[in-house]
Amino acid sequence: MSTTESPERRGASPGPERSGKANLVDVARLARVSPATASRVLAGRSKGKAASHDRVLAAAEELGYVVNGLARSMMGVGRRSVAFVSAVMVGPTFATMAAAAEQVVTEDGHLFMLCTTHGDTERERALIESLAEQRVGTVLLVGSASTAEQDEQRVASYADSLGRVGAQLILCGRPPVAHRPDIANIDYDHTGGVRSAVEHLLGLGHRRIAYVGMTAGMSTEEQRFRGYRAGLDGGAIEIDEALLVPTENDPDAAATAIAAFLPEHPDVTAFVCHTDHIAIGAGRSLRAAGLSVPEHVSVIGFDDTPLVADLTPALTTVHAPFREVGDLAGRIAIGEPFGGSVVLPVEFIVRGSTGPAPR
Amino acid sequence: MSTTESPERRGASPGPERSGKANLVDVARLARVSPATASRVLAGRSKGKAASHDRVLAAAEELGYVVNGLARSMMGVGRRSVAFVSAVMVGPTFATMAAAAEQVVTEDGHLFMLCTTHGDTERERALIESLAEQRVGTVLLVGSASTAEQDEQRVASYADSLGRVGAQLILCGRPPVAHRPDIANIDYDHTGGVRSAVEHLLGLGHRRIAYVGMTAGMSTEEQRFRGYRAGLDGGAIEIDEALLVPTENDPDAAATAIAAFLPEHPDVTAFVCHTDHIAIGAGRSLRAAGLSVPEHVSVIGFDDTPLVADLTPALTTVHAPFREVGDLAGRIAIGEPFGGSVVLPVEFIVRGSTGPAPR
DNA sequence: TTGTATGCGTTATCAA
DNA sequence: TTGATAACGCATACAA
Repeated sequence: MSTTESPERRGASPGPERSGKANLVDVARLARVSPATASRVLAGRSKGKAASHDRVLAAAEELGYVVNGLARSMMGVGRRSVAFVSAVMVGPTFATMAAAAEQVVTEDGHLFMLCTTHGDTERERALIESLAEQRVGTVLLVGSASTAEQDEQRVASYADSLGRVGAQLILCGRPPVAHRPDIANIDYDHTGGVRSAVEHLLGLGHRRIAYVGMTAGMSTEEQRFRGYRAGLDGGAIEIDEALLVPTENDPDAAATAIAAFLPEHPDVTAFVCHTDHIAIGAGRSLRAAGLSVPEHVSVIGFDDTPLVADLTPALTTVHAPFREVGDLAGRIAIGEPFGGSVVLPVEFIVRGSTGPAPR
Repeated sequence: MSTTESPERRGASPGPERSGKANLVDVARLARVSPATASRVLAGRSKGKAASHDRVLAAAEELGYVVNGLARSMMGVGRRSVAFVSAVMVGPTFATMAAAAEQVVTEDGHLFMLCTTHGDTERERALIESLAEQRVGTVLLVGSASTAEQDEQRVASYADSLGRVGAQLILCGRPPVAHRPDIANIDYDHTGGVRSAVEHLLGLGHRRIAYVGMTAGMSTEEQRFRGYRAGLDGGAIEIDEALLVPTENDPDAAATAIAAFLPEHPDVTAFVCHTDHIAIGAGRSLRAAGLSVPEHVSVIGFDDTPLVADLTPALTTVHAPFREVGDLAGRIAIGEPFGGSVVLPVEFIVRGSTGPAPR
């Protein structure tokens, strides 16, 4: 008898259940075979011919045996897991990306888990550490990144920690880490998207174009704002600092910011917004101020969030390839070879919230 | 020497990495202490006085040691995990619930994972099985459930499987399983919400009120449709089968269904929709048909999805307590005692899409 | 405080 | 095909 015979010894534990009611040895004993044989049968590594085969299956059924995946994993077999790590869970932007990645990953038989950091660096660090401890297969680190140098080093250290346990790190929707071409990276063209928006407005005769949203600190902010500058440059228009409306990425905050901005700048005819969320807040403020879109002012968002096509007027925006990013990330996670870094194109979508500049 | 000395033996594995580069024994050896001592120091179960303490820490640092959480879990210590299982990931309804649960669970030091079934029963079964194998602590099964009897038995079998590995099952946003009061259950008042909607319309003078969405097959559908019937009953209005507009829960499908329905029923003045998504599709169709909301027809949704307050007109809807459900589920998952079954109230929110019935 | 020995549940190896 | 035995990496009871 290789193990103790009293099941009562198993008490309540603080962590995961130490064991199920029945283990492999119990099953083997009931089936009058060795644990090795039971293992083979249960894992389908047996021809299924012998009578013992059926006895094992019956015993497992009778005992309600559930294989311990933790023990299996310790032997280096079993399913790998992929973790999707982002700042927030709510919101259709990341959800679309996560859904696409999940589709690919689970179809290949792996476990997909979604974790959030709430924008808290320490929480992010602790989470990655936990995932490494749990021997995660791949971590998808998603969304805007702080552009501070120490943050870049922190991400590099994630890659190292994960690498030590044989896991890979894939950066999604954020720029690559400098001097670390080994860290896989999938981003999309934030700058080009906003630049297209500005060019569209210039073509419609707009000259006083405001930018709504943060312009520095996070990678997404800086990349998109760069598109605004590039667009203006292309039109030979000098940037006017007074036309920058900083606001958090939230409709209410944006509405407040625009409401304060409007009285001072009656000559502005267009608002390029950092996100759809901000554009929605802007739209609210504009309407409240008696300005109609797009007759008096034009508004452009970014992301192409599902419902924005149903707003009145429908929002002109930049469609971000969330689905494509998630899909590609999922494929890399399950082993598809990948060059290291890629920037996916975005699509500028003209709807009803933009029109000719009023004279 | 208790373990083999050649690290090279560790090859590539199909499953999770069999081990990190360094294990506890390696650290202990470098620090010239026993594995037991190293374990104590690393787990913070040591006073931290002796010189060996520092040597262990230094050795762990030098080797890039990452504790194997799988092995820890096998000992019955370590963090528990909570899995949120729903049909879909995209969409702000479940995302809100998931975010609330995640908040509570991770704050208590546990791992939170989100998994989706894509509405596929077999996938759901396999997923729950996987989670049981991984010794998950709690499974939150979320969203509408098939009302077929075999499906109810299937859910009961989940509870049994999970129970065998010491995990608990919590049903969220779906009705309890008959004769299984041991399965925790958190639902909200679908029926009452729709009933309020109908009563509101009756009060505004509407008499020909259509119901848009499925009416049977899934629990949410049946519960909400029951509210429609109850509301009509209360107003002493007989139900007219011709006013039922079946459609999938999707704006495009709903728009198509309504477009086909309208010409035949010009006398209908109000549409009660199974979800906001459907209401949005209905709105599109109505507008396309030259009908204005709420002057000609009234529309009511269900869920109170974030953006619907920004539509024109803002959507009258039933606010579902997603946050509260998620929060409560999270608290139960981390050990808060719970009676077994609860139905949370909803809130009927009147906005711009409903008005007096035209004469 | 530290070390020794053992168990956790599984799979792999190798001999029968 | 089957079985005994040895890993896997960690924690802990017990002895020193």
